[in-house]
Amino acid sequence: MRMGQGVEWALHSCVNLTWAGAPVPVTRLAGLYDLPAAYLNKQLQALVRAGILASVPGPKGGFRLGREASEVSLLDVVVALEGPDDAFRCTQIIAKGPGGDPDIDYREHCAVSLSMRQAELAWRRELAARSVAGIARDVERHNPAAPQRVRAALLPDAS
Amino acid sequence: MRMGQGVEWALHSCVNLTWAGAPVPVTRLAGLYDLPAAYLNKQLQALVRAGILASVPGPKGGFRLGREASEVSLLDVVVALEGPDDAFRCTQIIAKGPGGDPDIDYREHCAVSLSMRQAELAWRRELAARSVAGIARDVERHNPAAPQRVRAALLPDAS
DNA sequence: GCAATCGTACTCGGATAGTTGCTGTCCGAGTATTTGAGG
DNA sequence: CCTCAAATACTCGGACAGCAACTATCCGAGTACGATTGC
Repeated sequence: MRMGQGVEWALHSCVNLTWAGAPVPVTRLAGLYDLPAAYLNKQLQALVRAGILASVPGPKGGFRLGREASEVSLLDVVVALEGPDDAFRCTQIIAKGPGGDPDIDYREHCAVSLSMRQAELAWRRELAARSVAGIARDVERHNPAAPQRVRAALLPDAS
Repeated sequence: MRMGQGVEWALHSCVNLTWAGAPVPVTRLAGLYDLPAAYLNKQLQALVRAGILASVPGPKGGFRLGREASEVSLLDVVVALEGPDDAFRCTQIIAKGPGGDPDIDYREHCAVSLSMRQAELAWRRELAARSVAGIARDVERHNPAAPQRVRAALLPDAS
């Protein structure tokens, strides 16, 4: 059960975009960490479709946050990239077992499914409680120079 | 981010083995839900390696629980089949960014990694709190006839 | 000098190959049972 | 009738293909800027 690599890239990019405050081309974002630019672009496209980011075409264009960083939770990013489905997929196999009723929705009645769902719910609750703005604050607290350093790397031609 | 199908099969099989109380061949276990027997066998092998199940070769053989059902948590089963690694893999990309130090272990200092790890920890905590015996109890409470029905299907030649 | 227009360079966006891991299947090693012969 | 041994049938165990998803890459559509030309 592995999560896509793009989630890590997207989260760091969102934090960096929070500090940038202006559209940044994907080439610049990828250059920060030596990432494949085209593939990072693919991930950010999914975030645009989810409304987390907004894209600006043409020169001086790039990606910027689509809404306030405090309104973007980690869960939003994960769902945008990994999809809304739970990791545990209940295929309702007990419907074919002894005493199984094909008309019952076992995703809501099977004890195994309920327990797995409850665990994932706890996971989602933790992710929903943390926002990109909160992550940025934590980094600033431990490393106050980070925002300025990132801005200098993302916007080298800023007067 | 999908969890392997084998987890669902393994959990139901563990509950059924709790009720059986005797070694059951994988053919019988798979027949309950019309599952591919050879593939289910592959999953149960992993549970044997983890000590969750024990295998008995030869006629009258099969799989049985390796320890008390109350001592088998859902987390044990998931870890045995999906591996011990976290779903979110921190590749420490910020070590290559501005202000990054290659000598620092960012899995323990990066704010993104810490938040993701905390969420997974909540997930693991929920899974560790529920045992196979607890699942079996829940099913019995809602459907008291289930254990007898399963025993009849798994041990048809019991005198 | 000013304005309109054409060209250019830069951006995102989706369509296209390569690789890893999950899914499914098969045959071989090992053991308890059973069956037969011999004492 | 009892004992022993060999054959047998049934089990798990690991090794072998098929497929879907993640990873990585490329080229085309669209836009803003800037230079150029005409007024």
